[in-house]
Amino acid sequence: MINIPKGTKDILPQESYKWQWLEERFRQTCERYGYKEFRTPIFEHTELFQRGVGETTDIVQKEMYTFEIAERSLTLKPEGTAGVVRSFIENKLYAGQLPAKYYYATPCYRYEKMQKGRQREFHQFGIEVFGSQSMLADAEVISLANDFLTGCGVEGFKLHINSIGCPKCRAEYRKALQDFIRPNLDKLCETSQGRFETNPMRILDSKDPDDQKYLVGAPKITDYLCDDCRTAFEELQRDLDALGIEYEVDPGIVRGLDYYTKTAFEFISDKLGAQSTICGGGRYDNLVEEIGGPSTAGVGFGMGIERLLITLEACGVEIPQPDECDVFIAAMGSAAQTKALQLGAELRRAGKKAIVDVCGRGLKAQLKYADRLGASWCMVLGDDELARGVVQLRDMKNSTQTELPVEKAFEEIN
RNA sequence: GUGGGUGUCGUCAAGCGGCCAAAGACCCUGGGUUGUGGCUCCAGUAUUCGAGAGUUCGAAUCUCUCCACCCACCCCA
Repeated sequence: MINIPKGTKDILPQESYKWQWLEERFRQTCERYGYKEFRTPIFEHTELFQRGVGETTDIVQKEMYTFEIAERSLTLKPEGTAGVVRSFIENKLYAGQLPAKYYYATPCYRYEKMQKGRQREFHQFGIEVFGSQSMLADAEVISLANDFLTGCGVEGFKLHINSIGCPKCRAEYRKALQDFIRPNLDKLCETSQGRFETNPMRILDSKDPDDQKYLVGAPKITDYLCDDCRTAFEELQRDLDALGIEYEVDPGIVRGLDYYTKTAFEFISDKLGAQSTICGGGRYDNLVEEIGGPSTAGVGFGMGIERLLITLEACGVEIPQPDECDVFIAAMGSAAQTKALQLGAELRRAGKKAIVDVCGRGLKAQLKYADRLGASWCMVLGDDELARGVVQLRDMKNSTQTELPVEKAFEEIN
């Protein structure tokens, strides 16, 4: 027996309707905001992620699905933004009308240890806005995520926002933070020590309780923002207030991806266990340039579809299951079976979901099957009906049955 | 990479050294008038208890090893 690879999940037919429902809602929400769908390959040159996501990140250092083929190193996308940015540059979309607004749904791959809400292959909805430096864009991106989550029926989620500054103020903050930590550096856990030089801000969200003791009173990024970044952050908060979106300023949000600047935000759900982030995003004003395009501002988010599904379930949201069958055609005898095939095709041409027995089972079994399918009507025909050009039309809800000529039966069903 | 938990039919689950060629429920399949569902009745469906080794007269039940899955750390969606 060959099993599914660890960290992946089949989306079975009995649950795929939930995915379709979410995808449809997400598409609708995005299109109402004027966003267009972007589709990029599932793999890219490894270098794109090294540059885009950042060499110091865990993702690049140990989680990528990288493979060599024809002497090129390729990597399955670990997140959605880099590919869109690459294509945006490659197709010179920056030369078109700005801001450019895109959305996507994509699988992502990260070699991680499995956990609730964490898989090696997972799926993200995401959006990106290119070409706006204004916080209005950030507010819109957050608002879109908020609308979508609320519209799906998600409850009890929280929005955390932070500003991690631009390279200018971040450098200053970084220095202040290192100065603060340095006296106790040897007391911190190994990973935190390792991050001291590469990414000291990540030390702040260390889960090690001992570490946290030494981090009390650590300088906050928000106190080190330059004028530009500070007013921007205030502006964002005003916009969110105006939109009636509740949020909490959380200086702890750092984001694991290197490319973020200024705004960083997370939508947190308390229903997910340890993996509480359902949606994470922010601004990345230097990413496009970093990857080789003209300096272009960007904001966006990524949202975990599996996590969203878990949350929805926990919120008791019932995703409507589409009807499987309008009419079931039960037939006995080979002549009637052939006729059933024809009737089925005709009904489908008229837009009905018509299902015909394809097992040649007994009548009882066919009706049982029809019942399970939730058919509202059942057409029964055997040699007798065939000879007379009629059909037994059974109303499955009321258990009533009448004999009608075929055309009359069709009218009745409509 | 590091902890903790679990592993009996398709699913949920009883059993915790002999009466277990493994209860029960659900699902599934077939049947109860040669042609009628949802209710009901009957029948069928694990030579086997994640795998292997050991202890024992005797193991699903005890021991060991391995494997798989889950949860948590880490990280993130």
